[in-house]
Amino acid sequence: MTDKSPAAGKPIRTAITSEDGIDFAIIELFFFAYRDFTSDPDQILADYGFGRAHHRVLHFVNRRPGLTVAELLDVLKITKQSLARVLKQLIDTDHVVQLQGPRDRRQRELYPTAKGRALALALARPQSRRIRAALEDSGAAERTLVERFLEAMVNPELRAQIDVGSAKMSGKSHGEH
Amino acid sequence: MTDKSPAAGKPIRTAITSEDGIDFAIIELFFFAYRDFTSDPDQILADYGFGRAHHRVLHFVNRRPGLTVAELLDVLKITKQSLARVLKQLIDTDHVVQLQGPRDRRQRELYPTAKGRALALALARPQSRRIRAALEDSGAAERTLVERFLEAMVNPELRAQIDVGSAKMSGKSHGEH
DNA sequence: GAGATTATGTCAGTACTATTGACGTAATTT
DNA sequence: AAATTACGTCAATAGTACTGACATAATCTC
Repeated sequence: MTDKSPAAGKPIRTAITSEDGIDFAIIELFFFAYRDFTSDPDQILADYGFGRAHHRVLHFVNRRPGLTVAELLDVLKITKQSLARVLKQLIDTDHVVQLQGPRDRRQRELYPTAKGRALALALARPQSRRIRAALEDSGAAERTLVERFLEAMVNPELRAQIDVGSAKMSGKSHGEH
Repeated sequence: MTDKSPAAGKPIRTAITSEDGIDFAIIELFFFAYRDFTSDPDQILADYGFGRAHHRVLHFVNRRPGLTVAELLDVLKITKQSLARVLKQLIDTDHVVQLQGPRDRRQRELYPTAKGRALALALARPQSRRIRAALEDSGAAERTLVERFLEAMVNPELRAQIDVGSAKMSGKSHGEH
């Protein structure tokens, strides 16, 4: 078991380096940072029997109250079937409510309840604390730089989803009624 | 179905804001950035019938040739059982080989083969390209700042895992220490 | 050398998140 | 009337993860 199989390749004993122009340092840091970034809310979610999927839904329903199921699918980049169970659980536990769309009654607009808003905040709190701590070491200018870097990491054609920056989710309000 | 259940809470129609001191902007950017960051290699992995777990194993075996199974488990923060299938597949497909540990013959040192090295590079290439593009917009100083920010996002007690790699990595990035 | 510990491997069962495909219903559009 | 859209649901499957239990071989300890 330990030894190589008949036609196995020879072991390479030297570590991969940046020689090929690959930025392994940041690739790896990104992995570690995200791993720990998500571990905070994971702890809380476990108490509710929820997972990361619930968190994402809850987050966006709070960020964009009134978004439709289709819009949510588009933001999360998952399928309807994947969303179904998660959304149903959030509705059953009274974290999210559905309202019939005003102009198109086929649509279901999703809104957080007070309970859902509170949970979203509780989940975001440790993440925000971690971010603040990470930014604190450096100057205030870094905040803007980090924001810009992260935004530049997103596929250009998908940046529209991020109404970010102003923290005012104005772009999505369905005009006047 | 559309209407609220008997005792359902009222919908909150206002978007959650940073009023509570929560940094939703970066929280959300981090989610989007990581989603797209991992989507590049996912495409390639699909051709091999591999998933993200294979990528992570392959990455660290290439970064730290000769690490043991236990060390790998510690870095990935997963269980032995989760690693088993993934590692076996990588060995069966001749991307990774195991060698008996020289000082402790119970240990299995993991090394990439030429094939495994090539795949690791192929997977890292689009990610590195994305990072370079994201950094290019700004000054050269940003690279260090982004590195520092991401490192600060990692749990302090786990930062030792990173330094191993980045020490070998950077020709000049960690000037001050 | 006997016994405990360690490193690894494996089996069984389960959970969560995700997928594709198919079908149904109600509402809107053409 | 027919097609399309928005949503819901069912069935089947996959990938990744978990806990717990058990086996084996090697090393360490007494």
